[in-house]
Amino acid sequence: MESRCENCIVRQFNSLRAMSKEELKQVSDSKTTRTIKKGEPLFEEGDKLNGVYCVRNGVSKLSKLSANGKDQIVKLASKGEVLGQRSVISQESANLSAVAVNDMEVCFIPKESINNTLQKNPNFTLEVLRHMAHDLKEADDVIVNISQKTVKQRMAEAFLYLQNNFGEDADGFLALTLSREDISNVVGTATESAIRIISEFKKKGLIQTSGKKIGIKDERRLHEIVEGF
Amino acid sequence: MESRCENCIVRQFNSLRAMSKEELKQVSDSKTTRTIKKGEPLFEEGDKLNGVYCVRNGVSKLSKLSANGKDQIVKLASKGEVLGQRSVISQESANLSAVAVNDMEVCFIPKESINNTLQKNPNFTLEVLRHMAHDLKEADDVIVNISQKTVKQRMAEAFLYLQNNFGEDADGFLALTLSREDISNVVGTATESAIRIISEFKKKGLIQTSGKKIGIKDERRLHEIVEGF
DNA sequence: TTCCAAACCTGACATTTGTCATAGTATCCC
DNA sequence: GGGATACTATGACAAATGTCAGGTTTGGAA
Repeated sequence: MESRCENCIVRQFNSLRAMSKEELKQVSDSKTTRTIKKGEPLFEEGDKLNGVYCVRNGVSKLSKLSANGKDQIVKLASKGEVLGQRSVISQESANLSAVAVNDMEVCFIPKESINNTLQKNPNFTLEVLRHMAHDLKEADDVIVNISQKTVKQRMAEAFLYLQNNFGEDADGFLALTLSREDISNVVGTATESAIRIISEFKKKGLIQTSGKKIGIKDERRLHEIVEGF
Repeated sequence: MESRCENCIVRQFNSLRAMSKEELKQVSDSKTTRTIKKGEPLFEEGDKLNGVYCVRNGVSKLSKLSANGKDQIVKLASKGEVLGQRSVISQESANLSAVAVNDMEVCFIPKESINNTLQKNPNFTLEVLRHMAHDLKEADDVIVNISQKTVKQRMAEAFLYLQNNFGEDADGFLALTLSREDISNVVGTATESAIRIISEFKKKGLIQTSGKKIGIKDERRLHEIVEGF
């Protein structure tokens, strides 16, 4: 696979596209590529990050451990997304853990390259700002959903979200397969509750399952459930 | 009150402090000052914003209406905070409504001044970025709290938050008085539940009330409740 | 002041959700 | 292939929370 940032298609999706040729060259020279196995962490809550991670392949869950020992997944990040930006910008230790949901390939970019460009290239900074503004909006939406919708509504929403953002495989199953526990951590509920609702949706013909895999059968009725019918 | 941004103390708290003298002069020349009465909106969800609002006095609640007709308050903004930034930056209509919790005095700054500076002054952009990174972290924390803590824990946390961020008056009551409904909308619960928990906390000697006003009597035990004891 | 609307409060009850216990099932490693 | 281990599933129950239905108090306008 191409290993120069200048030619990396992934870059099209993130703020790196606002970098100048020279800046990109510098990033490319200082970056390192890593593979992360399913279940392994990119970084953990509290870690000091010395750079950011640009996702080339695979999916990472960004989660935070709560006092009662349960993880809450705040975001699922895939190809093109840059992780750790927030911590590097505010010069704080990581607020979230990033764990690979499946095998990943990522590029590590040292923070110096980022900080340097942030101070010199307003277009880049603005681009990062736009991304962060988008993340913030999404986070606000999650807050409203999680506090105002029932678990059933949020489960339906989660399936539609996975369909929209990660697509389906040839057999009509969601391309991103999460464990029941991960699903419950996205939705913010007990694993047993998540499983029960999966069973219910299946019984009602809204979804199908095959092992861990889940397929959407009746998109319209799932939408109706989200809206509260 | 001083009406030139250059001399406005409020500016110390927000990203405007990274503006150059000339930029600040331009902002000051184009800004307008408005007073907003308690209960009136600064802007509403879906509005196109032609600029941002810099809070000089008073407090605004940023909230979003959910399908079931209840508001979720996502943030309380007071002196020095800039509202509407996110929408102006992403050039989208407002994602949240901003309503005055008490009488407010705000400065409206046209988006042209902001956008102009964003493109020319990397320090300013970086400063805005830092603020947004902070907001994003807070939002992530809210997500975790709201989904992993009980209503009782979140109520206790809300009181401590109000104490920390808005202080107390001479008689030891929280300086920011919210209606029971607003409290329930911050916490994300039914108004009746909020009221019930207020009664309970009062009975247990954790807080005191006088009309709408709430005073913290036993900070330590409130902290313990937040932690789950 | 007096009245009215809005805000506050409480009880009874239904519903939702979490917890615990237990059993079935897949998966991984040797 | 077999056993250990983790994941999935389901029932029974308890706890938390929301809803509805009424009261009481408060604050502001006439």
